[in-house]
Amino acid sequence: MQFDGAQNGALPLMTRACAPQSCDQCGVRDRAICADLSEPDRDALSRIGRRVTLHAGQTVMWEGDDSMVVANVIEGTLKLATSTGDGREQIVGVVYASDFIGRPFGARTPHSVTALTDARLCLFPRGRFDGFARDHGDLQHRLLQRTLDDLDRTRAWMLLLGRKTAREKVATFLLDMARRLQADQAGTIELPLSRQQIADILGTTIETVSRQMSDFKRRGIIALVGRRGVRLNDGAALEALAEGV
Amino acid sequence: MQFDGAQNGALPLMTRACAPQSCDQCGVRDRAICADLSEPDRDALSRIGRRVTLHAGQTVMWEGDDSMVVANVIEGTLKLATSTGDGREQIVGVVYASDFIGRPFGARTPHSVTALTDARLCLFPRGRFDGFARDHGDLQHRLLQRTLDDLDRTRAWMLLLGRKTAREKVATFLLDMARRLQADQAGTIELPLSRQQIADILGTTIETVSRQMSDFKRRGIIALVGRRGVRLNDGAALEALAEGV
DNA sequence: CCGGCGGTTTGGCAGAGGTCAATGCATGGG
DNA sequence: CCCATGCATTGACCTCTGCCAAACCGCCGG
Repeated sequence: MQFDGAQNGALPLMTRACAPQSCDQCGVRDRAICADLSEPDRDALSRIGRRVTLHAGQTVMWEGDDSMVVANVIEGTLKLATSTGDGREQIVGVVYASDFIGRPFGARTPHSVTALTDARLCLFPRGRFDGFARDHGDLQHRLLQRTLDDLDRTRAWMLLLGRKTAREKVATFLLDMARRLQADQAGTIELPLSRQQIADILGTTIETVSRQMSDFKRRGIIALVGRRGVRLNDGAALEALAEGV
Repeated sequence: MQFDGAQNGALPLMTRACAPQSCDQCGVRDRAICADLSEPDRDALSRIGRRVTLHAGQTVMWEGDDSMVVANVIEGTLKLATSTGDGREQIVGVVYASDFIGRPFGARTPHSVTALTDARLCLFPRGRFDGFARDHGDLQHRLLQRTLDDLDRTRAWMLLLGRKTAREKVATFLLDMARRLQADQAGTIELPLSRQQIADILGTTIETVSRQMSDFKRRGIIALVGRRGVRLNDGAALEALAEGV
């Protein structure tokens, strides 16, 4: 229901395929995997891909689908998720601007990819991207680096899912978001996730997330502003809670 | 305590550095990442590394250590694990013959690596391995493939950790092991893991694992033979339980 | 062959957290 | 500007599973 946009999710590929823009004014050109390609190589890669805009809630790829496309995230936040047969969902990753999404060199997309905010992608047909990557060792190296980092992060998250208490989970989550997101002048961060999605990341329920946050608020460790705003008043206390006091 | 061997674990590098053997009789030569190197390239890589034997319980790398070595697993089974500050452990991966371990292209080892059975490794100093990999696109490609597969598997496991019940976890685990391990003529598999380690994989406790297995046994779905043997009598029933009935 | 050790199983119990349900309250559309 | 919708919060309850403790029993060494 919060993913109504997914109804017509098959369409994002056509949503808005802009005329191939040059990479010159691309906001992630020096952080994405294409960052250290030579000028002509980057142009070549650019011609393979196209820019696409997504609205919050739209799904770009579904779990188990043939892997048809891969992409760089130019702007926005997206979630990677898998589900059990009976609909329980686990978010297995959250990606931000300059991250890479999709499954290169493989037949199947192992998880769905859904926009949490409006987003812009630089989308490549997988086959052509694979071919390009094979011919460009530096691109492949960059991709390897990124995949190794993802794997490290994912494994660290397994410790949270398997061994941490609800309190530790929520505290860890808040610290993680604070690290990634830029706080405004009042020190408030705007979570790109609903309570349900936070629960889906932490392997718990919406009520438990809410209760823990209310508890932190009661203790003065955080302040909740509006539905998605959070201000961390006492980072050290949160760190302590994240480690199990 | 089950990892007594880890006490002198700093030594495995010296444990038994055999004279550089040729790769000719290597049992994993056509499955490891070096599989599709040319003859001279493989020889060159071989000269960088050395064969090392490990005893069950010995730890090769510790979480947070400088990443000094990487290795191919020639024989045996090892676990990758992380822990919280207060000692709760989560196993984040189990590796088998032909798998690759260690953290190339990165300064820190993100998790410990410990032998579950006696094992043999083909060990490389990380710096020299990194250099070699950079110069050999096919090796790097193979490593990328493997890392992408690992990431897919790891993310699938997150669903288990975050969203599955104890029953589903144990059933899933047994099916997973049955898929990987070769059953003997009686249809029995020998788990390379203690109950504690199984619990550390599933994010639960030894008692819960034991109770679930006893329950499966009572229902005739599996048979327990000795301490680590399991025979799957009714795979379909297990599949059903793994999916939440 | 026997005894002891260490892993495993089983039991009892308590509590963290899931489930169901009702209320509260941002937020956006009219 | 105000109301309606849907997310978030809070409460009550109950169950799953963690924790503590005791009994059990493979397996190895003597």
